[in-house]
Amino acid sequence: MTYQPALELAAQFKDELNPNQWRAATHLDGPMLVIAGAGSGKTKTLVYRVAHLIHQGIDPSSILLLTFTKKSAYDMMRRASSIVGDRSQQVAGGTFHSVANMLLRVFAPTVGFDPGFTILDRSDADDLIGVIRGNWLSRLDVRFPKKSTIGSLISRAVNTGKSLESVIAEDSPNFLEMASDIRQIAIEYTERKRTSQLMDYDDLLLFFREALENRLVADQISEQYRYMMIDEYQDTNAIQCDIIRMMGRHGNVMAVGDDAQSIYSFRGASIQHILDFPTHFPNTQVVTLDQNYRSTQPILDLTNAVIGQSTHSHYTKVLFTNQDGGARPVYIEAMDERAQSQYVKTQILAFREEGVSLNDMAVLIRSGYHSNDLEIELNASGIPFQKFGGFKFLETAHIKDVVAYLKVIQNPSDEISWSRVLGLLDGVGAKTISRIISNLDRLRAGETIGLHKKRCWDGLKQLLGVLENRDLPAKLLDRILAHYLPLMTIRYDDHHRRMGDIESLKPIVARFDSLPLLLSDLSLDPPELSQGGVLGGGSDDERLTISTIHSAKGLEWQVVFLISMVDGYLPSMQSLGSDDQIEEERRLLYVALTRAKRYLMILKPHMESGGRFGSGVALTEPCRFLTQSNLIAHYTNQIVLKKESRRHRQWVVPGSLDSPQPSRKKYYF
DNA sequence: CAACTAAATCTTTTT
DNA sequence: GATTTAGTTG
Repeated sequence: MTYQPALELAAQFKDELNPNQWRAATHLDGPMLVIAGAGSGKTKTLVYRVAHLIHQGIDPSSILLLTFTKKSAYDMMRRASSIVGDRSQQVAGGTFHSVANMLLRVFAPTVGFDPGFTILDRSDADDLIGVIRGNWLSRLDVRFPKKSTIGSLISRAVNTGKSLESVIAEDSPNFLEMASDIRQIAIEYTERKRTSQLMDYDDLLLFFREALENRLVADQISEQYRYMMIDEYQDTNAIQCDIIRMMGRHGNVMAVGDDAQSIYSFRGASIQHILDFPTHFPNTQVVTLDQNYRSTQPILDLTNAVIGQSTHSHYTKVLFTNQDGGARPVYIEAMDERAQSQYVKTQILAFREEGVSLNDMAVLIRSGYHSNDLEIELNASGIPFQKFGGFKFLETAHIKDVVAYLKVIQNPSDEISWSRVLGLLDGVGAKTISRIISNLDRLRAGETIGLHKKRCWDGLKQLLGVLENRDLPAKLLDRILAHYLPLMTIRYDDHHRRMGDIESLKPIVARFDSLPLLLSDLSLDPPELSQGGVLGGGSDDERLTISTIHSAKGLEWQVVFLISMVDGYLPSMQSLGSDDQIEEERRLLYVALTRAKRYLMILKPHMESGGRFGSGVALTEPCRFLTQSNLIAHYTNQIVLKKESRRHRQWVVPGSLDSPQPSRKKYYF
């Protein structure tokens, strides 16, 4: 990549950016807040700013880019390097968690941790809580919240800065009488993490903030990162906000966000932080980006109307576009989930025949399981898809098993991984596990601690041999698999399918030559589990995307299907408690709708009482944010699917595709 | 003490 | 449907 002369580059900037984008991209020193509506070229602006800073002679390694996902950090860096060359590779970037991790690997001793600490993902954390909870439960005979519930209560308390008691009161008042027991579990959880050198996701932020309270640490870090940019600022929580303020005392902080897209309050995020930014950083300049480059006007009309009804929007902006024409969004009522899936499948095939790649289509859902029915349908029709959100590759039992061996090698005091690994041996249960863990040193020294005549003895000796070694991750994995694969074959009936996952883990592990790096990368940026049938014949990399709305944030597709838009799914049942939560669900709908570039289809199935909800409540009403002020009638074309139309396969095709469709029998079986 | 079976309960979103 | 608890067997 060749560098362009400064003048030429500036001219190119001015050509490709609108005046407000230009103002933000060429901003140099001092705090700036960019309020960027959906699809307003926010990423492009950030990329150009990076390029501009580097061009002004700023050392790339003094630029820190905090983004919401690692993927978007890479994305921006890649785009910046096409403008300004390889120097942009030196820009530091990542999520709050990954940056905290990176710096804690250096500064952990400041907060009393070993730099080789292990990161607990959510289910590891729950396992640890489960152990502690088990100890408590024997002394209790009341119904007690399960480990994952306790885990989220603790996490919520940490992230919102509220007391555990008040979180319980808001979240699950039915457990209020057990509050002091839960508190005791939380305290023990914190202690156990420290003695075992474990940090959960929250700890990464918490201890990073604590480290920054040390003047010497803060000085070095803010001196290193002279220019900071934070994307998705509306989703920062109080801890992250503190971190920004401590790291950014030089004031060269640019925050980018959209209060209308704040959807992470369950993680302690509050739009108050973006509203307070000008207070935290005096003399902040505010720039608003409100020209939309993504969607057609009919789609924007609907999204503007949806967010316009929000009572909580502060930086009000009505998005507009210069693009003409476009199809209105389509609202489809289906008899049931089955009919919904059928319709989506048929439409996908129709679009594909029109030349739209599966890569340009997405199905968005509020919760992971909302696509269960559709996934079955897609599998049956051989339409390949990739699902984001829901459970992850790393969370499947067999992958967690393998990673646990690696974690034990990295951090021998990680008791959770020890118990996972030991529990895999035949004849080893809870009692034996705790006996082994408390006598590890003696065992390693060659003592038998009275276990030599148990049936697990041989396996245990073999295990210890495997874990002795320090080697390249790839070699370690080979050794581990030699020990683990026989155990896996016995344990899981479907070990053939699981074997495939193990195989796909190998190349990932081979990319790393350092075990600590491998492990923190796996926890902070877990590879997504892709699934779905393979389209017959020359299968390219073409895949439909199914994604939760949360995971779809920041992305866009030509065609978007928003399914299961019944009141109770969105807004979700659990959110109906408070006005604030309901407003967040409205913003969630807004985020979903603004992902669509050209075609937007909203589906509402009729959910009969046969649904998963125990009380037998039928969910029949459309999403309340769409019925309010009759938005459906005003901004969409409506289709009601009748049984007959399904039988005869006479589909009504929206937009430019409304010519009669030929039957597509070849795809049905 | 480990492993299995049966009944009971609650079901969002993510780093 | 998964997770959890109690009760049973080997």
